[in-house]
Amino acid sequence: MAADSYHQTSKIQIAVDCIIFGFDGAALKVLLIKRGFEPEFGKWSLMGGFLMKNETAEDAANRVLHFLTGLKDVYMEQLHTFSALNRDCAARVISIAYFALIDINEYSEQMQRDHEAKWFPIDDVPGLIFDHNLMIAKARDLLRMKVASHPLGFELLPEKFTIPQLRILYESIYATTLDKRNFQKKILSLGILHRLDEKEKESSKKGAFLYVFDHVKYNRLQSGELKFI
Amino acid sequence: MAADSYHQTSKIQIAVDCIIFGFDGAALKVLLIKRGFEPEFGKWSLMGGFLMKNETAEDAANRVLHFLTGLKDVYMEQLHTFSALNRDCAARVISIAYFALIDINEYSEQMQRDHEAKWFPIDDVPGLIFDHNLMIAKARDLLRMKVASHPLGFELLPEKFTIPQLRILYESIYATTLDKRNFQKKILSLGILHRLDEKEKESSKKGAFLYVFDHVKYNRLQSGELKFI
DNA sequence: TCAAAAGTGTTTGATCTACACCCATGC
DNA sequence: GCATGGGTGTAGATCAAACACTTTTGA
Repeated sequence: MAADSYHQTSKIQIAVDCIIFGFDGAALKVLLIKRGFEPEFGKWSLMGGFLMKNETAEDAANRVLHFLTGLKDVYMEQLHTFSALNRDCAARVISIAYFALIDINEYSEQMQRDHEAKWFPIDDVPGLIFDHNLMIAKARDLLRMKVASHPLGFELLPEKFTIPQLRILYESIYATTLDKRNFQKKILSLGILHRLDEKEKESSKKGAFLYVFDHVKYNRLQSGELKFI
Repeated sequence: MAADSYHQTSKIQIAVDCIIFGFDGAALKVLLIKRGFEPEFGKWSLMGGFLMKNETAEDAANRVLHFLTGLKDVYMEQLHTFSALNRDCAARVISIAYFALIDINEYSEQMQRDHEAKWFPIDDVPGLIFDHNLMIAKARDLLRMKVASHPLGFELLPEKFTIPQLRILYESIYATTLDKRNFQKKILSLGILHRLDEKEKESSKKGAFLYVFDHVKYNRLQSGELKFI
């Protein structure tokens, strides 16, 4: 840092934007809102907000996420900081983008109405304001990279889930199909799932066993890196 | 974003910091400077600077890097944005950190003296100002992740390099040892190196063949992801 | 002639892929 | 009793890991 610039005010504003992913059992989705103020009133947008003087960017992202979803303690990770000169047409604003993974079932209809929010399939996102489409593309890439080796997929599912649900989630994230025998074998061989004595019977007559992610076993591994796919 | 805050001035300053990696043939190193102004005068630090109104963060990072090293067109990538409330003891400053890979031979002695800069082995970095040690740790993790599947290692070597040099580089980055037969087999099987009819004879009597990275062949692969290690 | 680093192949075990049938149940 | 999705095993191919000797040449 050059000493002479230390006390200058940058006059550049700082925002955070949240890419919120959810999974409805069939497709990976992102939560978007219809923007309620100028500029770009009425257009679809990511949820965001300005960084306040007394909060970190993580705090701000959590504040925004909580405001939109009512949820706390959500899995969230910094994605990238976007600083193109004209990315926001109204002012010079840089945006620190975060991506979050939530269980779509915990996001209420009420919240959806309150904020004019809507879930869009990741492959069918409309044209968004500013560089928000770019943010989503980047978030999807990072999500793909992370779920291949970290236990994040579970964040998008209910606490109890079935192996077929998990497989369809991975298929949605990677836009591919996976062999169900090989998938089940590999996932179970990681030794981080615990099978319950309950079955989920919504999607089939036979019913599929429910599993929970076993944090204790996962932490014992301490390699941090696994191969989910 | 909340409409009412759109026109407020954040009064938070924005800086960039550069984690500059180099490789001297034996160890992975980072370039640090002795800070020439308050606060924290005389302490070791990463090179940084404030973001100017009319430049992107990438521009600023390149400006800082060019100022310190005289180099342009350097491999550089955004690492993370650090926004802890008291990370800079003098003011509220958030820092967008970048990591850069340079060929250590292109960094002149003269530049080193001009800026009171010094290369430190990655495992022997002194206590730095603010959160700069954290930045370096995070940069090393990202470097490890990236070089496993992307052709970045070459950025740290001269244009012409030998396979043993490349292997020692990977050994330094991962703090491990690699079997030279397996390494050579794997690297050459990627099909992205071109062997020259020259040998490098500094480090052995027999001499080792020089190779260059073949961008054309690499781009033809278009998978983007390889397995270097 | 010897010291120092370069170069090279094979065997073994592990992992990945492809693939098809029976099971349990609600209708 | 039949349609629907759940659950399971094996064989072949590919990939990763371990491992030791010969070559070159400057000193």
